[in-house]
Amino acid sequence: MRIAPGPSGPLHIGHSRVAILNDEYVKRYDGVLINRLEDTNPEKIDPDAYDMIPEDLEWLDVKVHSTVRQSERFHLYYDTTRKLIEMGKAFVCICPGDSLKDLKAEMRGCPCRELTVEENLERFDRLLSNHYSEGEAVAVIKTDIAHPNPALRDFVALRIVEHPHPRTGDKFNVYPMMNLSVAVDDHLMGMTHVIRGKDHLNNTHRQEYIYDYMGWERPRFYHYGLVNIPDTVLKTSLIRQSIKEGDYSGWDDVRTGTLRALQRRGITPDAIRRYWIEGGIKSVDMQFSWENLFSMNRDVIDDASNRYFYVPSPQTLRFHGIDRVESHAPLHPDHPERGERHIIIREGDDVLLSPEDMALLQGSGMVRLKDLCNIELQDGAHYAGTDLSVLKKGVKVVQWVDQGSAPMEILMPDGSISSGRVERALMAEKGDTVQLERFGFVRLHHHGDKVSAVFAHR
RNA sequence: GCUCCUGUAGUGUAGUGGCCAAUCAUCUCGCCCUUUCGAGGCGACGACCCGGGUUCGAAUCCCGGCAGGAGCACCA
Repeated sequence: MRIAPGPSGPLHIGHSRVAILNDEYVKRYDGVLINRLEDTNPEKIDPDAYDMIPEDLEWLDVKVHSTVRQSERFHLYYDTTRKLIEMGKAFVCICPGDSLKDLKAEMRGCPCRELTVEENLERFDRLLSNHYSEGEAVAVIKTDIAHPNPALRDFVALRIVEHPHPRTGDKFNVYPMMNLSVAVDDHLMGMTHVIRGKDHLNNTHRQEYIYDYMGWERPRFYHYGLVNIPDTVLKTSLIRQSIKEGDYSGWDDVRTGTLRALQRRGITPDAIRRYWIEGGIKSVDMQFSWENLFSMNRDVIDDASNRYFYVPSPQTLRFHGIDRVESHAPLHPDHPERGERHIIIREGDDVLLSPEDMALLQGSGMVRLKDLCNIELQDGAHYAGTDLSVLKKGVKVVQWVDQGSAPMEILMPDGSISSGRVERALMAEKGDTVQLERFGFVRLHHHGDKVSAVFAHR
């Protein structure tokens, strides 16, 4: 099986579907997966993508057995085209511009279509020897010019592009169209099964003409339904533009749907895999749900994510009413063996609350500082015992930090920053993701002795 | 316009003629547990696009509507 990305940029969540589905079948049936970089349009190649795509696949835990670049296989596409011309199944068209298109709509072939094999072979040789320039000549595969489906009437196989290729420079100027190169490669690489999106349905039919002309055995084709991914910037060209303008920080900007962005946010490959496997390969169009993906991710990371308190936009209260009080909170409520966070608050220390929780305290007069004690609003925070039964009477539990807490900035999915303070203990956290209680799961990023975070989901 | 694909709860899925007054997950809402609005437990809400036909029996097969999507490129 294979995945066949065009190297125009890094992979995004949409690309991950075809990668995971193919990978999953290969793993289940002990097959072979080829990553075939379809770099046959020099105008749409980002040289960096040659490295980014394999990196993205590796992160996704997609096992690629070998990687090939179509730009190294042009001779194969030329050979097959020559054979098709010899069989009278292809021709070289030198009609101007749109006439081929117009004639197709009228179910009529262009004059070149009726040329003899010898004349076409002559033209083909001229095509390959720089006789024509861009737009002057194309090699066309004959199908049925009167096919009821206009999408299947004669299609272009080779065309001239005068644009340097990042890998082959100006060595070639005759480039294959995907239907030619895909059919040739899928056959030569021994594809038994092809899974791809429904948008390729007509391409499959076009490629089947080549299979049948050449007497090749067709692979089994499967076309999954299209997916609509809402509220997400996926288009590579738009992202590139925004990066260039300095609006996005890079390919991993959290406002985009690239795999790099999801990785940065702490969305796991496991969750992405589960999501696409649940969707399956049936050809019904689907609506992508971030909610469902986040739910799966929560399921994956919850157990490993230790708990900490985070207080956004902290407001200070002076604590008094008792000499000292200690808090003992587990790093993870389901895993007491991991240890606990331990803080001592003394008379005169500061405790910090979020504006919302401060309002709660002002409104009700009392809150529970989680894992510490109750406080009343009375010239600051006045110790009010440790009796938990007040919770039954409606006293709310809130997160808090002490004066020894560390400043923290959290990058939110909309690109904004939530700044506040976290427990000092988080600075020693070794895990990748943590749950800031009542705030959400975040991925930690360590730089030196500083820590920042990127919001994943609630 | 032409051609093709597809229609199960808000979302995603199971279901291939009787075990379906339809599965599971998510979302939303209750309750229990919990010093988190997390996790766990219990419960509620909520769907077979419509109309014909075949059949003793249809979500499942057939036909016709309707709806959504894709393609009709010298992009992939």
